[in-house]
Amino acid sequence: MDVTPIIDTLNDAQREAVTAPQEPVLVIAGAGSGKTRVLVHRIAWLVEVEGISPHGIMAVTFTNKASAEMRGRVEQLLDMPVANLWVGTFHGLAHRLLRRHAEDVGLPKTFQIIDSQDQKRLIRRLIKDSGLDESTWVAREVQYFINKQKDEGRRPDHIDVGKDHTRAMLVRLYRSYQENCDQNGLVDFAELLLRAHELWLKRPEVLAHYQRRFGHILVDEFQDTNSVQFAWLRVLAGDSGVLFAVGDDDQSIYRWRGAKVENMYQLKKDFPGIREIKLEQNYRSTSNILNAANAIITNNSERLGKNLWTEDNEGEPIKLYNAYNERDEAEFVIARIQDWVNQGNLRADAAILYRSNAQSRTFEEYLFKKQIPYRVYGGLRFFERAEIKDALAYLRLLENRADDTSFERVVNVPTRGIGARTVDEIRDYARANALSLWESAMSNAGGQLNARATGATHKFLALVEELAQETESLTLHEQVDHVIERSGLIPHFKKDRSEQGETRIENLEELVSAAQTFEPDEQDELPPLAAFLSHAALEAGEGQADKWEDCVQLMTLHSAKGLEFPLVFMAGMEEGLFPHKRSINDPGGLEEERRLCYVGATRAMSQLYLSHADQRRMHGTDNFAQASRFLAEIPPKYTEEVRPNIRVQRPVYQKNTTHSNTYTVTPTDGIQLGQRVRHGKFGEGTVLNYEGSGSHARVQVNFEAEGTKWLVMSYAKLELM
DNA sequence: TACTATTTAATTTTT
DNA sequence: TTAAATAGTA
Repeated sequence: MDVTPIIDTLNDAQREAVTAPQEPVLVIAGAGSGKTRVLVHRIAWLVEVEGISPHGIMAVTFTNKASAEMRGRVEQLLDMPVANLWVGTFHGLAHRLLRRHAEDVGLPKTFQIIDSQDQKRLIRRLIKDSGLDESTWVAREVQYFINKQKDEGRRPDHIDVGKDHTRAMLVRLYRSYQENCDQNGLVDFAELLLRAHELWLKRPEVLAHYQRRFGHILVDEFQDTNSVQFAWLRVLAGDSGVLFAVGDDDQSIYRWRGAKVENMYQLKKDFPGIREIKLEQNYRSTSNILNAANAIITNNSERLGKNLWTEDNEGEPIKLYNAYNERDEAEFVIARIQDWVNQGNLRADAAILYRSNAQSRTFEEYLFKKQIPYRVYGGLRFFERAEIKDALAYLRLLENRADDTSFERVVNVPTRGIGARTVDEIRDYARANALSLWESAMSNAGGQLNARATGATHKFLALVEELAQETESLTLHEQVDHVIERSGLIPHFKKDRSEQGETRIENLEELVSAAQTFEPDEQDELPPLAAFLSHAALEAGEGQADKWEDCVQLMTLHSAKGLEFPLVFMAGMEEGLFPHKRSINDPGGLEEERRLCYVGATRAMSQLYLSHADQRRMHGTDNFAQASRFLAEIPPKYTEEVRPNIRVQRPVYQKNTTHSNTYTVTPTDGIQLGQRVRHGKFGEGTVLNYEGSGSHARVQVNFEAEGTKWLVMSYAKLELM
């Protein structure tokens, strides 16, 4: 047998991991060290050399994209399709298990998945129904609480609230939320994992079956696993399963979503003999970039410890740009991209990364102005759009009349005279008699509805029943097509002649073609419509379709994880924004921000730009900020200040050693950007900018009464306030 | 009941 | 600035 293609292209550490004996392995894989490659080649090695059937291998990832890529690359390397290999996301695999064993964990066969939007709506409903004050009990926060409990594997009964009344109420809400979901046959994302774990605990024979089957379990991005995911893997692996975990503790950026880096340490405790392999050679970035990233991450205390190195040359220094405001920053970045493109490079090779989505707007504005095609990742995704969710809600009602969430969503969409009053009546009656909204509506809320409401409600009920009959023998895409037309959604949006209305129609039509091209996973063994609905919930799709065009890439630092670009801009490197103000006071949160910075920097292959603005417009008002502390953590030998419009000779970022937590950009005269000052003639104002130092320094001040003026320090006699 | 005006609050978001 | 949720009006 020729194993050359499997191991020939690997370095020593990679080869050690790929060819390791069939025992637990933990691969600590730095950024750009070829971790996906190792996973793919490991699978190929197991199949080709060790003679393991793909049937006995499970590979788990976090994103649909990652699992699609893994399957594709394995099949390419093995040069054959491997349909019986289980590759998927945690949620996808849990879903498959639950479909097969629904009754074992007390779920109806027809259970449906709700996304976090639906979850929030449901929780808001419950808060209202409990008569609680919605400003004290914020749906988003209650949702966060519930998911956190679920991520930790806790049911309401497991939570000890002691004398904490707030907590007791949260648990009560959790309980009623769960009862509601159970009654409606709804499963949220966290619930998928929790039930899959309970399946192992409740059904030893089922567990034994899968333990026998999966002798090898490979896990990608292990640092991002949460408690339930870890427990689920741990139980499945048991004593006989061989776990092959790949992760990087320095790239753990989802702690706030329940991810536990500690799982990497725990793994070493649970499998004392585990083989630990570090991949430390980076194949992506120049040494300047890599050294800078290493220097940043060294400031974190909680690390497994590794040091990435590269054979690549120094490359260009990292460019630092101190912008005046966010518009200046955008202008600068876009000018650099124009240079890049003029040099014959691809736009798609340039990425603008930022901490929060709101930052994309300014960049979009300038890109649009310069007619440069761009693509923003994130934001609303296809299956999350309102009109799509409306259509899906109708389809879900066809599957399950007891789906209250869907019922509420479309009962009056398009408007058909069923107002808030009527829905309230239906809901109250349903709650009092433990009925679904559908059943309650059937009985006219126990006869409490007036004639007009009864008529309107029955029209709706009849409509859904008719849709069910009419679509019974149709193919999936015909069903979808029929439902969006006959439900009144299409006519409803056709009335809206605006651009938005047109997009909505287009999206609904796109839904039909999505149904047409949808290929159900045979292993899921579901009827087409149910499979399509699950697919829609588990894989929300992309935000924008035009992938093929050569576009500048805009995305948050979080969504850049796992990607690489020759040219990278990290914008908004400012205290309060990055690190974000909500993380700054929590040491754990700050370290996570730093890891995020590390992730961002290591996306860059040949050129990295870091920019920050003195002044930034946020939520409609101007704010001043200092340069991010992360900039000061990069040794100056790797960086270079850029000033295309030479204004000032300004000091480079310095770490203030006397007060270890203070970082300054302005050493002169006690003048800080944003400083309030008083002038004899002009009155009070704020310092916007300055140049030079000492008595020659000039400052720009925005006076309340007189507007902005440039003043020479030694003449102006400014009084600090 | 349906539409419009006002108020409120705003990290990150693999599934 | 902006989106979304609520309050107010036809």
